[in-house]
Amino acid sequence: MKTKLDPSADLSAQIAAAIRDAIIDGTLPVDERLPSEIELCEQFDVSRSTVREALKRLAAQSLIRTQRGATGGAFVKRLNYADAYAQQITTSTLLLSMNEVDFATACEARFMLERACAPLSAKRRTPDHLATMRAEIHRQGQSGLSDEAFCASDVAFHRALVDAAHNPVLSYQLAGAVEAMQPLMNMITFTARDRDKIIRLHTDLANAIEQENAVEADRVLQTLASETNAMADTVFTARAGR
Amino acid sequence: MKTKLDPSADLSAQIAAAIRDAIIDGTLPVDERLPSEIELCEQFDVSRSTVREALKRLAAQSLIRTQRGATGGAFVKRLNYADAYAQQITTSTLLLSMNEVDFATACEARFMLERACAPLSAKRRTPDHLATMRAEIHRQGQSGLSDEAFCASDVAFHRALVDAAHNPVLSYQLAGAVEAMQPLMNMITFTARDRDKIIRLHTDLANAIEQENAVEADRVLQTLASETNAMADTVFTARAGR
DNA sequence: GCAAAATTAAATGTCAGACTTTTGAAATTA
DNA sequence: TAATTTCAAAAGTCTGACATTTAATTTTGC
Repeated sequence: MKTKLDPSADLSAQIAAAIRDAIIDGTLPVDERLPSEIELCEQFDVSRSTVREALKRLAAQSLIRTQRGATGGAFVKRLNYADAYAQQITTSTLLLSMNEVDFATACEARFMLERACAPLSAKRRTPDHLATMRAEIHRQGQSGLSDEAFCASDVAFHRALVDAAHNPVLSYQLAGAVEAMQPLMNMITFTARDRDKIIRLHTDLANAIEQENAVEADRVLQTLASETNAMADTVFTARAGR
Repeated sequence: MKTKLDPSADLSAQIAAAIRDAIIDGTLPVDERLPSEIELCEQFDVSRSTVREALKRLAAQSLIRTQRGATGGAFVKRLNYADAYAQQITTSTLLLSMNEVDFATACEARFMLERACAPLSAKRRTPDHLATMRAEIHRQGQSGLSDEAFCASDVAFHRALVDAAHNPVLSYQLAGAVEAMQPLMNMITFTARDRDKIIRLHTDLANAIEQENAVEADRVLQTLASETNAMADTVFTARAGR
């Protein structure tokens, strides 16, 4: 069965698109073996290089995995959360850094999403998630902590908050929003006073979650959002003034 | 400057990773031209096919674009929202369909995120977004509409709601959540009574947004969430019973 | 007959080289 | 000066070869 391609456009992209569509609509189920490279050459009437370029495109999107050897080939890959996270974070990070998304917009999106998560986290949090949150709060209070380390701990704290909702789809969606903010946050130098304020709010938040108090958690997150914006404002206007 | 690779692992993946890292950390800025394929061959000490496979991987992630001709080459691409949307939707769709995420989990994530958006939409909605929402509601009421078309209109309605928040980062994040639900929604056959109920709730929601009433919008979204779950439950238990 | 070892075959991974097409720039010409 | 032609650089494609990996098959040794 020969499949026709538009010879004037990128062949490997067309082949990749055809296979991708088949995967998305379920024609090619998980773990199904694709035809061998040689068979694909014949099916699309192109050379092996072109087929291979198409397969590499699919591999880059974690849609297939390949095995060498006698029974090897390209197989439809079950997309796992780890791969999906990684892709989301790359995309979100680049979207923010390349498009000059201003800090306020990114910050707003992030905290609105977290506020969506908080009621569920308050209801479903386990001792494990609370322990992680407390541990990160403790780390944030250590003296001599670099700004990068402080931001990284901040991300870990918020991820624990999100994961406490026990909804993997929510966790996946928010991973991008929270992690992608990190490079922007890293541009801020936090004063000791700023850190104290954040740590206090984190403590309030952890307490609210522990007490299953969704209303209080929402209030704290709102405060945290406006405080973060204020700190960023101070830093950025100071820099613009120089 | 020769860059060393691990010869035992996938060469094109390593080259792609090296270039991707340079793009993410800003070493290669937007619109910068990468070395030509031949130059990359020399830099990494591999053949042209291998370099090309690496470049196709990057192209699949919308990290580069290529131009033919005398002044052509591979250029770092500014990631735009459209490309980011498309990737997000593909990833989210596969994540849901391949991992047997149950309807309730996906539904919960989607409506929690929408509820996060609604207060902003109520505050910032323009006549344009309201018109789109009304138009989709009208379409949903037409007789003879297929289930697929009804679902597609549902997606369009909710996207208008999200876009009304005027936060492109939020829109991007939610595009995946809303669109990825569509295949799951398509598994449901809506009765005429179900459709009526949904249309009434959509109307309530549009009214609440028009009146800038965030509290009412949130109430309607909660109702819509539980109604959707109930409908899915009915359908799925009926099927399991057969 | 059975287990270990060698062989084979099928598949992906890599390389080298040729040719095609596109496209901007440079050289030429009217 | 403007239009045309030529040229060169770069990506796109094709062909054929060889390397490597891996599982199945066959052979060998006991």
